[in-house]
Amino acid sequence: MNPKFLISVMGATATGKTSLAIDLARHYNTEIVSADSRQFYKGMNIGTAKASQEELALVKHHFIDVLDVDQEYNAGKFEVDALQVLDEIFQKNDVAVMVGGSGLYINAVLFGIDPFPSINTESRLKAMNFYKENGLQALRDEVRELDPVYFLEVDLDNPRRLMRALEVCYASGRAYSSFRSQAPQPRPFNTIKVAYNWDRAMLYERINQRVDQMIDGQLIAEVQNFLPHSNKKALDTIGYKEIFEFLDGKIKKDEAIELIKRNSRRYAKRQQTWFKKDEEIYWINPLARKEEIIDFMDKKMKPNGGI
RNA sequence: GGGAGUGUCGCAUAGUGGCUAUUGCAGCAGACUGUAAAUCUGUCACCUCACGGUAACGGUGGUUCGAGUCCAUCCACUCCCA
Repeated sequence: MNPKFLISVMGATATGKTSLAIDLARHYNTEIVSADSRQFYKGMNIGTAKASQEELALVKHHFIDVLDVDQEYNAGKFEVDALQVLDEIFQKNDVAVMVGGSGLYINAVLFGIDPFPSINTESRLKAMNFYKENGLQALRDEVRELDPVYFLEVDLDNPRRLMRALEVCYASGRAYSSFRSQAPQPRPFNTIKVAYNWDRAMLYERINQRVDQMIDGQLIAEVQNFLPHSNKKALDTIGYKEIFEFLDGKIKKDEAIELIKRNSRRYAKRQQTWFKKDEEIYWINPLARKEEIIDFMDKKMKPNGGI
């Protein structure tokens, strides 16, 4: 049996991932696994810069439009689901393409994420209410009490992390840290990671332009459809939350647009921080031709791995 | 020509004469194993890896033990009256 390769197209928002992934998938006559935590959702199209209907028709995409906005999902489920899909793709093809900018979700597929117990609503609410009623310091104390090990590692300023630990403790009756091994899981495929290395200023310019295009492309109408769901987690998303504010009359349209640009830039910055750490990523020139990139891939997939 | 006002780190802003000059934005750097487009942190005059040091509130003088803050004057800009 031939070795299997997963080409993972990563990088910040607006770097051109979608188009590159499609070209690669077409060339290898394979399918795409999307690792984008917002493109899972039906109807979130313009604001997430989802591939167009025409593009989606060119290549089979997985994990696009698979959830309604009131459905919850997480990186752990994604690991399981994505591995299964990859397994199916590798039954008929030696190459698969994954594309996305959600670092945690990508890592879940590539390295695995430790199995945690599922959290019942009660435990989640208990953790949330504990923070709401007692404040940050008490939240820290509670974590120190229930999981002294994690207390030493966790970001004590980040209520989200603290609440997460607590809900696991509450739901399982065990320390959150006892579930963490952080050991990379073996995968039945090789991974080639690539990302475009845009100059920061140029990337920001692309982001600004793309936001303007989204507005022209009826983003506001799209967001309007979700008004009844504005409190859902899926809609706590750049491009949506700002438009909700505008539709609520809290800010002007121009302000909303500027905020979307600003928040997208910040988001891109965070993504870059995340991906910068990954020393296995091949950073490719944004001006490189697709044929050159495919050449590069072919070499990497040869038995000697491009040596 | 007369009168009024403003001038604080890229932009915007705070600053009863008293010690380390606010805060926001932009920028930069970072954390992050189930909300991740989320959440959180640092930095942001100059020198230094750091401890720390040196400056600085348009310019210059002055009052004062002490001035971003008071006074004088000059410069720049804004507004009003001519």
